[in-house]
Amino acid sequence: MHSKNVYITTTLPYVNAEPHVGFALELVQADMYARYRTLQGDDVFFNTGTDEHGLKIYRKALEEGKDPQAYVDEYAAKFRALKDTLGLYPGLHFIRTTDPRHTAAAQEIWRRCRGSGDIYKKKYKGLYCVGDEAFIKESELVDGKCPNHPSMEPIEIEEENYFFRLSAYGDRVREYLSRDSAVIPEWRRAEALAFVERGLEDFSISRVKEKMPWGVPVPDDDTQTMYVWFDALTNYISTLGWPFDSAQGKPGQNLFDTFWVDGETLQLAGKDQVRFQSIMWQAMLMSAGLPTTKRVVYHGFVTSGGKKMSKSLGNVIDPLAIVGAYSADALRYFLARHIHPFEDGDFTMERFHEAYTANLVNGIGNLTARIMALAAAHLSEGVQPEPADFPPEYGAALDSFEFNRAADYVWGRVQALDQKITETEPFKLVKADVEKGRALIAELAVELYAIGRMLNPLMPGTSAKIEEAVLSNKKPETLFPRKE
RNA sequence: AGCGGGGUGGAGCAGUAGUAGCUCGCCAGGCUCAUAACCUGGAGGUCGCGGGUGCAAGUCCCGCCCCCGCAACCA
Repeated sequence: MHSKNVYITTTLPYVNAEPHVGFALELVQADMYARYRTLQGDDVFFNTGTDEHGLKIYRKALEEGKDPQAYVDEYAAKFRALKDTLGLYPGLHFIRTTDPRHTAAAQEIWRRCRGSGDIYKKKYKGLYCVGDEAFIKESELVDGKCPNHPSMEPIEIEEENYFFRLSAYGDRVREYLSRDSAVIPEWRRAEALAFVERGLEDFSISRVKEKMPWGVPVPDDDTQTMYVWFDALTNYISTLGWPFDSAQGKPGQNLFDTFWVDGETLQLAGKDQVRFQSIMWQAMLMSAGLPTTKRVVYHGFVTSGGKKMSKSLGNVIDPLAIVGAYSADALRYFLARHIHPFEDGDFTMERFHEAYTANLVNGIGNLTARIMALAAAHLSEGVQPEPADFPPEYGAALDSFEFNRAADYVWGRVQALDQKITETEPFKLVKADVEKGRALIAELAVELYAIGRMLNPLMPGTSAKIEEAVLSNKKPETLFPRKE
């Protein structure tokens, strides 16, 4: 097996709210895949970070009487903490859109798009709501007023902004979207193509600095700030040190060439991101003369009680609270197996608790305890399992991002092993015939080890505990304590 | 209106055309190594409704019914 370079990134969450379980899903999916590829011997660059510019953040910071930079620093720290909270890949890279190397990269991609003739200045006339300090579309009006500020009269305003010539990229984007695996799952490809067929319109990529100072300055025009989308999308390559030679890579290694140009590139995003990730960002890359993303995987949304989570409904699931009350691996398990990888999935505490008890406490937790109790009592030393490849069925599920199927496979093995213990009765055999009993128990330990290894991408903490228990021949602390 | 998703045993879900499966609950039995756990068997389904294509349809095609999301916080 020859190793490949694999680039994986999530989208960057906008830092105007606490970490959301939906983002936890995206991070965990990306992390499982990153760990899987690492185990396969591939070289993985795994990126996430925070999107920190824009009017919403600027206004919110001012409302709270904070300096915008201090405000985003606070949030960035919270999101960075997810690395430990969720048990993420140790080599995870974290980019902030306020990092100097990022803002420099955003300016450079701007220059390149401009060099290709795809950026131009245009007067934009529209209805503007002073309350929101934003343009509103005709279709958004309620009784001719802004839905957020019904007491204010929208005013017609003219503003000059820069635009990106997306309209010139229809054919090339269509060709891109037709490539194998450009959009995963397959059925979202049609959705992306439908956007293109409807006709791509140029989009505004800057704001007047006076009104929106919290952003990346537009090169060679100090009256304008980049619109947050244009800036944020660049993070996927600024994190690699583009366009500068990487200071963070191995000596002599250019991370951008290694992972973006020569690597397998993979982005994860929510289902509402198709236009941004598979169309706008790809067109920006084309304009800048850079390779497009090989695959973009879109997950569904996490609902709660069948409804979209909202503070007013009070059905918001806080990933930090779950991890605190249960564990990171318990959350990862639920997200992997009980939330569909591509479609909307429902997350309620009842479902979560049920799955925790049935499959973690009574399942893998109990299985580990029963085998390791036997092993510790009857074997003189830990077994040393031969390294083995993942079963094809398991690998195939992960290759296609079907984490639920991968987990189903592992739990099928858990059940089969419980069954085997009942049928072969090692606890009796070891009394009747010590040698045969020991051989059987060793066999069970080897199988437990194989399960532990398969859990590595999904539940790294649990995986390590099981492997350690088998190798050292010790019954571990209770893996999943019973709750309630 | 339009767009997207969904309707599978009591509940929640998976299902990539070829004997309808998983978790929970229920009933009966087994085991005692293990976290009052584990194993076996059983009851319980006209896979929303009606057509169509196929040797074969939960799965593909057409029509219809019902539910959810598409203002904001929010992925």
